[in-house]
Amino acid sequence: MENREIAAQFDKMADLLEFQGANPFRVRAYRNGSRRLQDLPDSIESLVTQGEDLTKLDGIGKDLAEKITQLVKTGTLQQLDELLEQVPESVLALLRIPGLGPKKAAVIYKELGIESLADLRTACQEHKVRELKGFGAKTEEGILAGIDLAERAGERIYWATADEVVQRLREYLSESKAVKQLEVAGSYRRGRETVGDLDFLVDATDTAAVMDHFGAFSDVTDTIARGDTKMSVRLASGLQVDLRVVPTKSFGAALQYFTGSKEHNVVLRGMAKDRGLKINEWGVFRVAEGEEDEYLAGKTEADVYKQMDLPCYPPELRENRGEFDYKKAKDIPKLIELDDLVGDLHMHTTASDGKQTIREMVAAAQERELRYIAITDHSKRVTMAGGLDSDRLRTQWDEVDRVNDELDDFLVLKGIECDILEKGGMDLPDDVLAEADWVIASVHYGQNQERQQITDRIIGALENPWVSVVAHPTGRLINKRERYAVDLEAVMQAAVENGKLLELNANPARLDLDDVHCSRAKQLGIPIVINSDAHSIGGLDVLRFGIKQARRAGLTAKDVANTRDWAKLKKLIRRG
DNA sequence: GCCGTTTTCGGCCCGACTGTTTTCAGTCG
Repeated sequence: MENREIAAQFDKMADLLEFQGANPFRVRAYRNGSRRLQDLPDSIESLVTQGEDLTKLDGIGKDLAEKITQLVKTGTLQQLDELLEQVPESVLALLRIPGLGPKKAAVIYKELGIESLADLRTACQEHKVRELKGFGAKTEEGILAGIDLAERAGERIYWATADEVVQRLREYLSESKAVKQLEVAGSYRRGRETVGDLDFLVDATDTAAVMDHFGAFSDVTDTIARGDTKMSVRLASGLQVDLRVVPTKSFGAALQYFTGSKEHNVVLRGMAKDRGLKINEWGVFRVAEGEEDEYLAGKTEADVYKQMDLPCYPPELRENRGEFDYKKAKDIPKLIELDDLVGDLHMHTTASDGKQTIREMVAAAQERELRYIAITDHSKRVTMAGGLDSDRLRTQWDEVDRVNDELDDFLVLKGIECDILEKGGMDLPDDVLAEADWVIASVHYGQNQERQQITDRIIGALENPWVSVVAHPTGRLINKRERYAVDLEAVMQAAVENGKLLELNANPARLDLDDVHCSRAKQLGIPIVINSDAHSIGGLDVLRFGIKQARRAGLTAKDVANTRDWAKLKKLIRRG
């Protein structure tokens, strides 16, 4: 059983317990446990099999350890089954309605016997909800409006999509003269692969002017809330955007606070408490009985952390995944930046399903100040994309030779994205692969195979003497397609044993490997290659999304292979 | 449910906003 499957069971436990009005800290313990498992690079199942003591994991105590073991061994969780007898799973859909939390949802379920969004809609239309204690006409209207949102699932959007909105809104807000400082906080700032909503933070004195301006943004369809310091709107796309207005002396504290993550902040504020301090969005304060809190810091984020004798962590690391072990600025790894990349080793041309020629891709890469690229069209198995057979591939490589002859200070590598066949083995013969500079092995077919079968296929590719790297090793498409059932730990071990690399595919829908697994690869010393997988000139611009993910994994330039010149990169790979 | 060189019990981050409340509970981030 995969870590994320066990995590999902814990999340469900948390939802159901919360619905029942259980101790909120007990609920949190399950959520923390879920998160711990999702962030864990090792397979929890193998830890159980090896008889490891799971309670050594932070946030996993005796009880959760037993539940994990039970899930691994039996595939089910007795306590969860019992809870589901008391509360039908379908009511959890009610919790997805904005403004409807566990308490109100429980009342609706108990008093009106409602178990689905459809039931709830009817009840609202019949004005039954407003009759309940603690409810009113406004609440009922809000719920009705929220049902549509809940049915649309409220899916998190790609970071890249959020970034487009951020750029436009940032520019728009900057037009207001009342705005002195402007930042975007939240999961966007931490560079998470998906973003649920946007948190804009403004330093201004004339709050009303900023809020009026914000509300007049052309994409705004609804104002959800507006108070003295906080305003929330919904855009036509359904995306919620929050705006906080704070004074200069609180800007850093608010930025720290709203950047999160929640888990990071819980730890930080716990530390403050131990010191008799309090951290909130207004600053760091000394708390004294019977006296007014004394403001200590808050102008910049660095000031806030300095009060705790901590360095100012890069936002990408603020997930409570070990960043607090870095006590000094010099302890923090120097995270990779876009400028560190000097090559891109995965892209397509008109020879298969790309939109541009080799020369056009070269020109575009040069504009982006890269020093080399690999042309890696599909192999013949990918018929729909016009994949190349041996003859066409060799013809393309002749073309690459001619292009290279025309170039100074730029190198085009002879590459191929060669399919790993369903039955195992590579789509092109070894003698052809041996002639390539760079061979990507990829799974495109048979993605639904059983764990053992697909794992064996990928390991087989890593054992091929001419393969350089495995691309998008899990095959997931964020919000669209689950990853293969592949045993990634086994794949990584095979990469180590065979001296191969793994890809971090920078396409915003892929970002594959993800941050947790990139971090694991780093632990194992497997160099990561950040590639665009571009199918057009514009496709080269996705590299920055890969960089975000790499930073979240704590990768430095050294951990990423294509920060090196080709001559040095080549030495990282065992071929032949 | 987790955690602990002050604790094995009693804590567990903190504040804004809304609606239905006459003083606060629920929700959200």
